[in-house]
Amino acid sequence: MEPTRWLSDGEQEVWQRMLAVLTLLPAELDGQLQRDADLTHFGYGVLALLSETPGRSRRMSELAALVNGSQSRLSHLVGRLERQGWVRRERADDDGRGSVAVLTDAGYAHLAASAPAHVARVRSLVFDVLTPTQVAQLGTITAALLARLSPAGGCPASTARRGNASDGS
Amino acid sequence: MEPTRWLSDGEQEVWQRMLAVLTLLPAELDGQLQRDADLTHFGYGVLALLSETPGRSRRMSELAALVNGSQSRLSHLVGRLERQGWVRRERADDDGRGSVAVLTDAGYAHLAASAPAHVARVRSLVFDVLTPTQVAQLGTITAALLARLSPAGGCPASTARRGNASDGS
DNA sequence: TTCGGGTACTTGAAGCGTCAAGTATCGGTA
DNA sequence: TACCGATACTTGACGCTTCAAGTACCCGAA
Repeated sequence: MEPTRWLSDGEQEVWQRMLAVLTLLPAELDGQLQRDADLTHFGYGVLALLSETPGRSRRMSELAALVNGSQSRLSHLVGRLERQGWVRRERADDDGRGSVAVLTDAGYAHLAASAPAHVARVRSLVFDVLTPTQVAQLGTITAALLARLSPAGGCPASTARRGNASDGS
Repeated sequence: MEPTRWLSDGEQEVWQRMLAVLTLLPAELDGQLQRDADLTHFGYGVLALLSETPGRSRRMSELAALVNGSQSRLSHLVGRLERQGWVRRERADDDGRGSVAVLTDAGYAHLAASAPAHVARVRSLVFDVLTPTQVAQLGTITAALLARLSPAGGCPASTARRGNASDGS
């Protein structure tokens, strides 16, 4: 057993702030979306991802991986989204076990209606308070963290991350 | 209504990675603590904070503010911690409405036993993958984000952030 | 002294996430 | 063809968080 390498005072300080951001930022995003769009941030992410995909549909397992959620979590969520009429489930034709989530027109409309306020919030909470240099640094830092967090490439969305309902496409 | 200022491609990319970190890092921390210490990361934070305080006790409302949680959340949590024998509640003597959470010896022992593995995890997930320069940049960036997120000073813990059970004191 | 509005905390119900099973299908093998 | 271990997803129970009330106490004013 190695002797524990505790955090230095400087590291402690940075870590405390990082923890606060990790707590407050998602809470803010969730709160805004909940109030304005009756949607979790996770739910928003799923709708957004579907909206970017040709056919506006995805296999459940792909979807789960792309938004970093468990299959179970996604299944429950899609169940709720389905009840709200924003998503519909279809059986995969190439694989009888699979399900495909399809974004309905109502779902697309709801997403389109919610996106501006959400993007405005993200801008005001994050990009407006950072200089372009800091944004670039944040990009490098998050890339390094992700490389450790999701060993599978560090870019879980490499398959399809281009444009999204939040970028006006 | 202003026309929506969508995110640029570069901002999108950084934001996607930031979201992934916001999802995966807390999940990792929670998972590790759950397995090794039967504790939420939030619960760990509360025990750690109590352990740093002279008297190992804090008013509920102070505690809630310091860990960025709601009073209700804290009340439920302390209830559970109490049932596990790690914390005890006392009535505040200066204010009949108030409660004070006190870390028990068992609670302190449990925290001390869990800290090394937790710190090791934080180190391996965060500080080991960043250069000292990046850590400094992260410090500046999180400070800027916090200034916007918690208007009340950006340093909610300014009252008492010195040393903690994770720094070996 | 006794209101009355605020503060500090607790409580119960409802929503979301995780975990552990369960069901259905696929694909390789005998 | 009939099996058998994987895979894809779903489901139910349980735990934690939030939200909305509820309780108890404080304090200033009438």
